Amino acid sequence: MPAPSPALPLETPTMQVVTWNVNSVRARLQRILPWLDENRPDVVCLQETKCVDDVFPVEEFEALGYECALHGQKTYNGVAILSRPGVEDVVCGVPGEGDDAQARVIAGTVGDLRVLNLYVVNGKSVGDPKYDFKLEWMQRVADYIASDFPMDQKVVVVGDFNVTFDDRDMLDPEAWRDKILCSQPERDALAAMMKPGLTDAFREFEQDAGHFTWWDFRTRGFQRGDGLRIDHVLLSPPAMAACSGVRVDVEERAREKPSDHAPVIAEFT
DNA sequence: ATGGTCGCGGAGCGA
Repeated sequence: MPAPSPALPLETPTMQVVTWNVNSVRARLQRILPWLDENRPDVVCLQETKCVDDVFPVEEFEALGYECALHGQKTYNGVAILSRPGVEDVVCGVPGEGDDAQARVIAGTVGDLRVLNLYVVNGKSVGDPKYDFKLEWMQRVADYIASDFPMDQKVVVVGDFNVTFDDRDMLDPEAWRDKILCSQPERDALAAMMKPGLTDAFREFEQDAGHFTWWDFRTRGFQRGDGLRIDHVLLSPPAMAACSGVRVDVEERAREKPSDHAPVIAEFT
């Protein structure tokens, strides 16, 4: 009897979860579709889709095998979860908020992952009324996470948090000291969201400074290597245990007509 | 302290 051919290493089934602030899903469609075709992630959390659900390009994503859970809004905001094979138990917004609330939150279950996709308020500048709204908004989401996302399950909270963790998340810490996206109250609000037991997954794998997810168009930040790490993957203990890596696709940000944010990819075993 | 560039929508706002 011939020797059996050497066994190929068993492909460990993996699952990729992406968070990407696309800065208009319709303006970015010819960037997003090829990227999905190439990277084939299982779950894609989009922020700043900037359109109502009726005009979201659902057919284009379905053609790639994705099911779309949408929470859109005209002109500003808008979030979505694209998933293969599908997403269940979708919850739009923060339960209890008014119908006039900005569309910044959507949750859904894919496989054994409970996913919460956030587009956190920007806040404009420290002391601006929008800044106070940002801190209040983050506290409401912190309460939502504490009450509705059991940390003994695989909870994945992703999105554009519009908050850095520390000096490593920027090129020039002194330029950003106590500024918007970097102030201590914002970081305290981020910590409050994580308090039930979420971990900044990126930092479990990479401790060095200089890894960014957003670069300002206005100052041509990308060309100068000047960005911030404000898009995050926050994981409960069981999700963290299953996570094998987190990376930022900086190459996508370097292409033609990019979003100002790069996709962040988390891989799970 | 301000501006710079995008996207939306068709002027100025938000980021």
